[in-house]
Amino acid sequence: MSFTGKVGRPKASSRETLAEAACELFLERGYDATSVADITQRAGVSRSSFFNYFASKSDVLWSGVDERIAQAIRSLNDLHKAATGDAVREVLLLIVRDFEPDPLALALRNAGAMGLDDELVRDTGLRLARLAAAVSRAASAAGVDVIRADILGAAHAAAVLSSLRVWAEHGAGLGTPDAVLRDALATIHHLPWA
Amino acid sequence: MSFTGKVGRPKASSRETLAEAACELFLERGYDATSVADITQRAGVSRSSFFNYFASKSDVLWSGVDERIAQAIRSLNDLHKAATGDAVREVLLLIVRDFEPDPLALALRNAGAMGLDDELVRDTGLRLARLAAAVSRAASAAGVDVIRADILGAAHAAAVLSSLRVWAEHGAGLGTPDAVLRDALATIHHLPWA
DNA sequence: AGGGTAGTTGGACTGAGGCTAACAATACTC
DNA sequence: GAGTATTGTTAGCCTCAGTCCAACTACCCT
Repeated sequence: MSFTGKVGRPKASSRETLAEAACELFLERGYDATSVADITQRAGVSRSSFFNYFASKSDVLWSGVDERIAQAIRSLNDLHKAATGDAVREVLLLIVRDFEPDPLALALRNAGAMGLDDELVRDTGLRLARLAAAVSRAASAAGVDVIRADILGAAHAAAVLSSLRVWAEHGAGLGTPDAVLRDALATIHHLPWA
Repeated sequence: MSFTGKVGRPKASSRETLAEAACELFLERGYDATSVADITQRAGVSRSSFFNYFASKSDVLWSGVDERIAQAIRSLNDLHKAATGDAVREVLLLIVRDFEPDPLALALRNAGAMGLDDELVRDTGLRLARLAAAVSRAASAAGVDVIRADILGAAHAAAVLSSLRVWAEHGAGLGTPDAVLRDALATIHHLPWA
């Protein structure tokens, strides 16, 4: 029987080591000019190992946010019919709570230096679409017409992503990200939903 | 002096030939299982030629829509300050006018058979983000607060993309795409903008 | 006939990402 | 202490998208 709970070879290098190496290089040379091989070389691991930790190169920047979004989507799917707009908004607020030291924040702040502008539009779009689809499903389940549900979904998703971006760009001068988001959601509070 | 207006070697293969070959293969084997080499082989051209006609593999599906979106973004950027929501909505309506026989419509209708679901979320997200950014800029220029402008942008962009999707899925049973979009835009007509 | 122009092509190259079989480091069992 | 199960690491292979370029070819014009 096992008692320690730990079996097998221990990890030799952490996700964080790789993420740090990656962020350094992105800042030094830019995102495109940095290959996965470069990252693993600086981190002192083999290229193969990179994909044990991250699903893709861009995952270095987005994995934190993606986890939160995935959790939110699960919560949204579990929402019962007749879910209110408020219930949805509560779920969304959890995405940005305690966001602080995330690689994505760094990327959003230094998008120019990293040569990330195009990349960020692309990647933000993907998350926007995912989140929008989930909110839209919730709205549909609550009886909202399909297209209206899509619009509702996009508006809510945009509030989330936009809050993160604006907050990251302005440093902590705006307060916490969830305060920013709360403010943003107030704008669409009166949309036909509910 | 030239009189015919045509100089140099004439095109041997049309964009359409390639697009048709691509769509056939996407339907037969799925999008991922179809390589660019497969497409050019069926079309009877070299692989190099593909990239003379399309910027990327997914461009086969999206180039039509992308042109319309690019035009719309140009129009939005040219909008004077104090642009009204109505002016923006007029520009957006042009994106979907006379949409009819587009490879994207085929893709949206047969997303399942093409194994495109993930791909489409990703690609739709990109267009959503692009269009949203442009609308958001217009709103910002008109004095709307940044985050609200983002939400406004996303809502309008979602209306466009969603209309296309819903229209493509339902065949012509819904009328023209711009009728669908007009209806969708009515939902957000009263958003704070304007 | 010869030259300018534009379309076509093969081929070499990079970089992401997938896959796998060998190998290494630990904890557990006897 | 020797063996074993488990998990982490790695080299090495592959495919495919996308870029680049130098040769080549078909056409029009003078």
